Amino acid sequence: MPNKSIHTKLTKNEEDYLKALFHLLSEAGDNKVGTNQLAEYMGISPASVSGMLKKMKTKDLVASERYGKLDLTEEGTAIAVQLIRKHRLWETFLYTHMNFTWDEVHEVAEQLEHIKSTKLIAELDKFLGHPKRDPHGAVIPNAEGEYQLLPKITLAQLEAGDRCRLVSVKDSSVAFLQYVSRLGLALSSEIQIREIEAFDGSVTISFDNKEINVSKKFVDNVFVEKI
Amino acid sequence: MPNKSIHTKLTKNEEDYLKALFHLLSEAGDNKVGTNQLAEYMGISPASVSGMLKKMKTKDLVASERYGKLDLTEEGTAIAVQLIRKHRLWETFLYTHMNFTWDEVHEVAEQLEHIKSTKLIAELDKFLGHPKRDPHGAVIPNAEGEYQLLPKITLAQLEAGDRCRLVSVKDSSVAFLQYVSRLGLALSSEIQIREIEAFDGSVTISFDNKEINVSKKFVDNVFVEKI
DNA sequence: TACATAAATTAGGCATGCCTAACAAATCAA
DNA sequence: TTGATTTGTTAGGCATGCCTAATTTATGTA
Repeated sequence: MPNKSIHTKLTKNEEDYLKALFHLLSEAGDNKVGTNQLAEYMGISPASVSGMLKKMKTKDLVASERYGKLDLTEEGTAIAVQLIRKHRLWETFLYTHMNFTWDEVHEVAEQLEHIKSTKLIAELDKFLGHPKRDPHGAVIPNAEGEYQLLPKITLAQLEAGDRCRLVSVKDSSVAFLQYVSRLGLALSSEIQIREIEAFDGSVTISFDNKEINVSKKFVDNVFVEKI
Repeated sequence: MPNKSIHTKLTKNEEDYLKALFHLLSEAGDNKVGTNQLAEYMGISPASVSGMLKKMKTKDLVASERYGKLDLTEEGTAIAVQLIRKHRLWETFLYTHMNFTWDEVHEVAEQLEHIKSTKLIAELDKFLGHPKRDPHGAVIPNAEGEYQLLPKITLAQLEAGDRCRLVSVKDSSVAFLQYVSRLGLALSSEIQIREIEAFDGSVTISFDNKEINVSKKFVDNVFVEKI
């Protein structure tokens, strides 16, 4: 008999570690993800991370050798993906049925994702019509943990004259999301690149008959698909 | 300026104490509610309760003198009522939109009630159409913490020949709720008292053209209104 | 190669909230 | 009124998960 899933036995904190580590690993590619990095991302001290990871290794959620690069086990990855599924389904619910705005959903979804009920998530998914994307455009993994990787093209990678559609954002901080909203941009917005400033990488874009200039940092954080 | 609400600063455990104490105080009337009783109800040791209550007294949530009867402060009561509101709104949501059954809602609502978001509760309430009763027939307090006390008449207080409607249940344990469902009873079921057995207090009731005999313990746990 | 720096771990503490065991206060009954 | 029983509190421990400080290992550079 295969291992009975231990999904329901994890603490909120253990779940947060899995999510954080999964996120860093996704972004890092083949680069090393280390204790300090994880600590910084979670806003806690490296020593705390060391201690917690030690415990999680004995639970077979995290894999790494002493002083080596961090990694998730298959089990750890699977749980992390389910947490992301839950998070994004809740975000969708808050956005589509609870009148939450783009930038409000994250904080509450962060709490809701820790609710333990397989049935609830299955029903929520059904209720929402099995959505494929959350309000930020991020792909929602299915119940089996399968999900499609987005081609990661940012606004920064386009050239003057290119046209594209906004599909998601890299940074989900409230400050960034509110800025995006204030500009008048939303998911599926059609954008055209007008001009790229060689000096500082800032870009002039146009959409909805407006034309504005945005920073290098901004265009690095917006994922698009060319049209 | 009145005290800024500390609702959002409480831990899950503190909230559970408030709920438990509120529940016992409601049932006790003027009788003393003590440490042992609270401990038993929460399934923990009296010593743990002593320790926790000590802390909660300093936070002005609980009032009582050393070795005296327990009570909630106004603040503590207000928070407890809001927790009950949240619990019952979530139960309603699970029942009406997530296909949960009568006996499944409690456990998950127990988790959901600890989610911190004033906006979410306001929106949920609106989404559900400002329901007055939860799936067990219990009254849902409004956002101001006001709620109507049910006249507490149980099946046991009726006499042979009386007719009534089921409005709620006292005990929300899964075992009891499943038993009620299995009998074919639900909220608003019309029941007539056929016969009361003097020997053991068991009662023969009829509803939906069925006639069954139920125990004293059963009729003590079912709230009804006469019709 | 050897030292300086950066990264990771261990050691020792603290807060929360649980436990058992020991003790103190209150209550009931003879 | 005093002794026995019940109820409540304190004392001392444990697990979780955080912290800072000290130490160990790894790495990069002269």
